[in-house]
Amino acid sequence: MAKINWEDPQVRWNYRHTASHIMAQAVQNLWPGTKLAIGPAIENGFYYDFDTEHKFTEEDFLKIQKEMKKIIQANHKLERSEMPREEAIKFFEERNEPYKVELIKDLPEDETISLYAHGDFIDLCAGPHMESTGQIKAVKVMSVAGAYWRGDSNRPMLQRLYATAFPSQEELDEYINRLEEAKKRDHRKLGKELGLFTFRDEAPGFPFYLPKGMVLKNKLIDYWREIHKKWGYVEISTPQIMKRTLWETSGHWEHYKDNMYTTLIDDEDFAIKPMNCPGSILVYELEPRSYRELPLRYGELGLVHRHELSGALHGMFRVRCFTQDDAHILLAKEQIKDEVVRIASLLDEVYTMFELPYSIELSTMPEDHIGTREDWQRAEDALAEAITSIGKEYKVNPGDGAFYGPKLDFRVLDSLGREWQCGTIQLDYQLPGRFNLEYTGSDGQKHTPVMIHRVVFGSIERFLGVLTEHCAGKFPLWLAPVQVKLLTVTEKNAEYALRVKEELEEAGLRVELDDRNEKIGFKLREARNLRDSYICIIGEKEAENNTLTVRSSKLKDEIGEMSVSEFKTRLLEEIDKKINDSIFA
RNA sequence: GCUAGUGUGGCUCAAUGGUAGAGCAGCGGUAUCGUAAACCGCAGGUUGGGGGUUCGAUUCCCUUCACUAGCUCCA
Repeated sequence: MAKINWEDPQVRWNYRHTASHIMAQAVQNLWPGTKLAIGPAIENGFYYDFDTEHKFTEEDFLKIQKEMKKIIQANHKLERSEMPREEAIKFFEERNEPYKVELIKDLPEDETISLYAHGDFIDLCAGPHMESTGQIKAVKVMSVAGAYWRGDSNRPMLQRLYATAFPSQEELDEYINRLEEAKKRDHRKLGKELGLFTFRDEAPGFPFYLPKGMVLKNKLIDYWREIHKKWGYVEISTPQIMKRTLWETSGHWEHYKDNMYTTLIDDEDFAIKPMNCPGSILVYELEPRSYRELPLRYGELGLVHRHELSGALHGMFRVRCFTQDDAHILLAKEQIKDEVVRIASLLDEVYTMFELPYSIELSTMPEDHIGTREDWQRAEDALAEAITSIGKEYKVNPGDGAFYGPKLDFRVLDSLGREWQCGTIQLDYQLPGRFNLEYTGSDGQKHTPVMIHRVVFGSIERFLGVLTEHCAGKFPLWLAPVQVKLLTVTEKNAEYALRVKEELEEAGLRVELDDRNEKIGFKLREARNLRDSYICIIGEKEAENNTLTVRSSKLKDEIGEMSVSEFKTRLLEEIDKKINDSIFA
């Protein structure tokens, strides 16, 4: 038996796919009559969807693992076979596997129907697989959750068992360990521990920013303003609540009503804005526009409210009210390509600065769309070209665009490897038309502009959540709520410490002084747990030499003793350059 | 919203069908101390809310709220 090459993604995929077949068999052995749905390999593991009366609990996991071990030890060969379509349907009907029958019926007529068998287990499967079940070494059932058959919320909900498999117990243990470590940087946990943001039962899905979180938010916004000025945007702010009639014109009332909070003012229907676009449009509409003004870039830090389903809420990643770092750009069709390149460059500049790895997805024309195929094609090409021009790659999501235009999504990972959409660039051919927007071209004729909706952070909330996990609470100095924490060794040093604090604060640094009557080890531990950027020890020696003994939460070792003025200069440089690591590294 | 699970003082956790216990944090003292938790004492909870079963519920049941994982949907 050839040694497996675990580094090869295809091998990992086959390995876990085979493990998923083994799990399916184990479950059917333990709970006969269980119907099988699908069981693919996924990032870091695999799952299988089951339909059974039995409700899986965590106690079942060990039982299933034991049963899987038996199948592994039997070292069955995996054997591929093919079946004509009708025969395959009959075969699975006889075995009482309605989900498999449905899958086969949905396969194209000319598709080869293949099955994989090991021992007395057989499953509809395109493969490929490992050679034998004995090659699977370490398996672990991780969790159980509901999942709709074929991802359709109108269809029955099945039970999905998530599991993983590794070539050795050590690698499995290491993976479990990594998960534990990742959980420690969960932004919900850190948000509370570091005093950044939190939630209360009284307001599900509506975040509270605590004083330190407010520093983060404000600094992020300062940066946003700076960079948008540089890229030619103007900033506006539009009302929180506007008349229902406006939302009817924009189409939101029809398409988005269930997510909108509404209110009554003087017996008239109003809605709290779930999106900022209509506000921008009303600003554009204020006066006749000329081609000379285009592209007109309206930036808006818009606070929006959306009624998200309760089960969808997820810390700062998914909330019911959030600030979008929005912009609506009105421009002529001919300008689309250049403008999209510009936006993609802006996005890349920001993500690169934060060292956030991201992936890009291009969502194309859905079946239900408005506008001509030619317009769509041109728009999709413009988006694709923009990405290529900044040297990035993208994945296509066919038919996944909004009904009014195609879009590019910028996706970032959280600490557990879940993807969250942050930035997005959406082309919109519809809204300007609905509002009869126009501009006068160089030809003296009236034209309808195109609108681009785009966000860079996505939302301040989601971005801060992602950032918190990305840097495990050790924020870049320019964002850090506490840039310097001063710790006195004894009460005798308090006076000097206070002078240092004032000097650093005068330079604009965010400084906290801990002169409590506690041991230095105690105060240091606390400061480190709070991820305060630079922690300075102040004792006799320092007071005498007019120095500080410096450590950084980003570096393991002590940085050493230095003069207050040098420390100050270095920190100001680190802030100015917006670097992510310590300047002393 | 759906499926499953969880809910005990600010935090982390314990306990039991007989009306809750610890550590940390807090407060009051003592120690003035050099790099990840000094010591002593005090105070703090109608066990998420409501209802039911029971002589008795935090424990069992129902319901509701919130959270967690996933599905669906999305910034």
